[in-house]
Amino acid sequence: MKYNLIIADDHKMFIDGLLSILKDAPEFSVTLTAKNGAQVVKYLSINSADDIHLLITDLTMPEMDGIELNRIVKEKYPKLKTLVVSMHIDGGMIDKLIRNNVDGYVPKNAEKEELVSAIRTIIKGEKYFSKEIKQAYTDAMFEEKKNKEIVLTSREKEVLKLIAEENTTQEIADILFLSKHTIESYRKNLISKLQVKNLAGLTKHAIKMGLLEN
Amino acid sequence: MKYNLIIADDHKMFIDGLLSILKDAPEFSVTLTAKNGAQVVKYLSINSADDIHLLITDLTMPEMDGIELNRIVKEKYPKLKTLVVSMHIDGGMIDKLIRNNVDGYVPKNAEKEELVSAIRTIIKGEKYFSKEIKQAYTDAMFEEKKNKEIVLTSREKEVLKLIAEENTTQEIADILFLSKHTIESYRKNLISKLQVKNLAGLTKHAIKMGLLEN
DNA sequence: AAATATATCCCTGAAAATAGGGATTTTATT
DNA sequence: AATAAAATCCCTATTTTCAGGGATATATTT
Repeated sequence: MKYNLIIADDHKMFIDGLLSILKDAPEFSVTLTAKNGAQVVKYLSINSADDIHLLITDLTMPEMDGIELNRIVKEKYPKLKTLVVSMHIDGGMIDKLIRNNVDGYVPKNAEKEELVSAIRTIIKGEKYFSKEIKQAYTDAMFEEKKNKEIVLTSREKEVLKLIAEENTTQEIADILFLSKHTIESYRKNLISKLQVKNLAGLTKHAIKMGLLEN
Repeated sequence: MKYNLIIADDHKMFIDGLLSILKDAPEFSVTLTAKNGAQVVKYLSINSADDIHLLITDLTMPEMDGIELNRIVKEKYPKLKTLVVSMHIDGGMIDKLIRNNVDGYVPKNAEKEELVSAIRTIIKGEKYFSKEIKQAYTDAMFEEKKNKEIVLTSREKEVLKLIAEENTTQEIADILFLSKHTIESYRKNLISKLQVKNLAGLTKHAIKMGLLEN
């Protein structure tokens, strides 16, 4: 019995590496290598997804990243197993992946034996998460409880963005056609919600939340 | 004639990939694989560097990164060739590497043929830079001219860091045992040097310059 | 229907930041 | 020794931010 794999990673060299690692495990055959999620989705929409046993994907890719790819794949083809292999270990991302029913997650600095073992485990129908991943996940969950959950409304985010873009309260009021008192209130709320002391803290949060272009 | 290589990369899987790519090129033999620059430096200090023909290194590694590794290696063993293989293409980094006489730079998403060809070229004594790298480098040089060269003194950086850490002028004065007028002057100078409008702009620069922990 | 969240607006007073002028002393650099 | 750069300090006036109190209307959720 041969198992068919798809590999998605924008780093050719990594794919090459993976291919040669898999050469030593003859029960696996790589059906497709793709450099972003979109290519995989396209392939699966044309060909039969039932023939594929496992999708191995990176997280950071252009066009469509691993989070999105996993979400789409698991929605359209729930039986297809997915394994994330990434160098970025981020609790929040792990959480998103798990919510979307990912089957495994191995960091790129894992030994090749671990990778092959992860693939076998997942194809058997079990989940596989490296201990670094488990650690990062529980750490992140702890952090989250500690930081409660700071959720900003879309209006708040809009104002925060403009604040971080060096506009004064009056300027923001003019941009959004609101009273400057309103912006003052937002400012105040943001400072207390985000638990910062001043504009510098707000700016840092805006960056961390990816509100700014640059 | 066998050529001896050292590979430094903190991602095991990448090293594995590289090793299998190099299996097809029998004139190369990998003497050492290391997961950070410090291990390479240690090896070279104990063993004869003359036996090694090329060091292939990643840029982002714990303990000692590729920039620093290249600098040290080129200083101590000028004859030893160095090739950077990284997924981050950053004009500033390329500049630093070139200033320290790096012999080549190939992005991780290059084809394996290009990598092997780069290695051969460098061992012959020539330099090899991928076209993406050349592009990024010239782009960065253009940017630099456009952005003049904003150089901050160490004191300015120190103050900027404290500003971005949400301290008020008076608080910074107390921390550094300076008059608040002094800090006011620094603030003013920083705003004009960095061409920003307020604290938000200063904070963003502090982050971009890597002045903050977080 | 009631409770909660969101978005909007208002006021005061104090603290801090910004813009505009300066100046002096110490430390490199030529 | 002269010049330049860096680090320090001072002053005034204006603008902006921050902290502290509010209020009201409209959605949304329970």
